[in-house]
Amino acid sequence: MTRDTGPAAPARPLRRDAELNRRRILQSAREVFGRRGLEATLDDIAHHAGLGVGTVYRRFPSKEHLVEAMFAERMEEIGDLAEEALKAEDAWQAFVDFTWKSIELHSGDRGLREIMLSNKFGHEHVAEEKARMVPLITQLVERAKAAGGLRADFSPTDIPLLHMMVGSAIEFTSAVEPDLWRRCLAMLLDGLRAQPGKPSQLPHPPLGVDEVDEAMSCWRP
Amino acid sequence: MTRDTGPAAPARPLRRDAELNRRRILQSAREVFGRRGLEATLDDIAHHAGLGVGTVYRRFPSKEHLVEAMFAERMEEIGDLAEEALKAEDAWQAFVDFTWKSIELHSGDRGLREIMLSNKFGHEHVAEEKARMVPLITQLVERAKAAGGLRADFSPTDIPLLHMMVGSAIEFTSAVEPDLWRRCLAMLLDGLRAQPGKPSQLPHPPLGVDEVDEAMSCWRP
DNA sequence: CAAGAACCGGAGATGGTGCCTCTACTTGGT
DNA sequence: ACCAAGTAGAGGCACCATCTCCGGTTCTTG
Repeated sequence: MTRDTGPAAPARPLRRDAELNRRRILQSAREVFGRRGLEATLDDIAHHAGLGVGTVYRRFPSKEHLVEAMFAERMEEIGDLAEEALKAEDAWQAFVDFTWKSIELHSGDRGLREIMLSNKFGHEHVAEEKARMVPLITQLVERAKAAGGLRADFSPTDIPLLHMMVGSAIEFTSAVEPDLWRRCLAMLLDGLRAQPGKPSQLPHPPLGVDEVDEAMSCWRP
Repeated sequence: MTRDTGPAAPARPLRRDAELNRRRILQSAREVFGRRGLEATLDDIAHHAGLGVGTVYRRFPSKEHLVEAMFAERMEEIGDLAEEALKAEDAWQAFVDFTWKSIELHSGDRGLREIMLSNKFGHEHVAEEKARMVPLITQLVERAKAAGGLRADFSPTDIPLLHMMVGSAIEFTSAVEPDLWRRCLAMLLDGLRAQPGKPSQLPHPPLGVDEVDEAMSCWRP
């Protein structure tokens, strides 16, 4: 992966140590934004990478730029997921799989969730990627409805809501039982079927009362 | 409603104007916390009441105290709702009604949502009220399961999750379509039935694509 | 109708936070 | 061995929320 400093600017490559640190920063940003969300400080990210803040600012002009650089690729992953899902045969199963996989991607990355559901962060690239996903998701939903799997009154615009809802469950329980969202999503999906049979088996046991309490203590609005 | 300044402190009543302002503050707090959540400033509340900050601090020693005073009664309302629901005949219907009503109460009041799901705000009274609700909700859930309406793998501890999820939908869309949460909750409830029939009719039309965009622009993580 | 206690207003003290800059020092590359 | 490139991290700056303080106002009581 060669670095480009702008359009048609093949400037001299970074010094070896600089390039190494650049990667360290990206990696650290991934971890810290993932765990603490976009509110994390560049200071935090720098220290978590074992570097000084100055080093980060030398490489990325601002927090915005770092965020943009970080999440471009992850957003692409989700778009690709949708594209792939459109090729599957069983339309309902494709919808379900896409939902599970895309939320799986979110689940470990609070920053990604925030960037997906708010317009206040990324700029060009992020917006583009979001735009690309709209028709894909629309198709996915319409196909699943046409096939009789997905309830007819579901709308593609319900997808962000669904992500929002499961996202909040992730946030609420992440400190206590990071996989509990699977339980929530399973129930939600049961409610989306056009011809529901028996309730599906839940992939995760419920919280205990003490865990609820702990979750409430960790969670901040 | 006579004011008490502490345990066994029948001190002289407030001056008339002071008492009036005290009410103004409470009312203003209700509105501002409701709209902006507990992060709202006491300055905001004071100005929205047409008063100076000093006046507020004269009456309530700290923000915490004001919050506690504000939400005690509202929490009680929810507890009462559960108590009432336990008297109903049809256990599943009682569960459904309780859920709709309690979230209805939440829906217009962001502060209430935050206080219910986080332990970081209220103190004694709020905690008591929460504790009172645990057995009530447990009964409500167990009854609905025993009656064969609610899926058997549902747990009372899923209730806060449910509130969390719908709460996030409320927050996400409140600026755009404040009643959209009804749509979400309806789908969720469809997923909670032990013997689902056809999907229920959704009580609210979906968002438009432009509305999704607007919601994303207003929402902040 | 005074007199004085109770009350009001809101500027600003205090403490905290995050973004980013600046410079003396270190390191890699030739 | 030299110096351009890179680094560390203290601190500047701007912002924000809580709460205090006191000169001025308003209510109540004798």
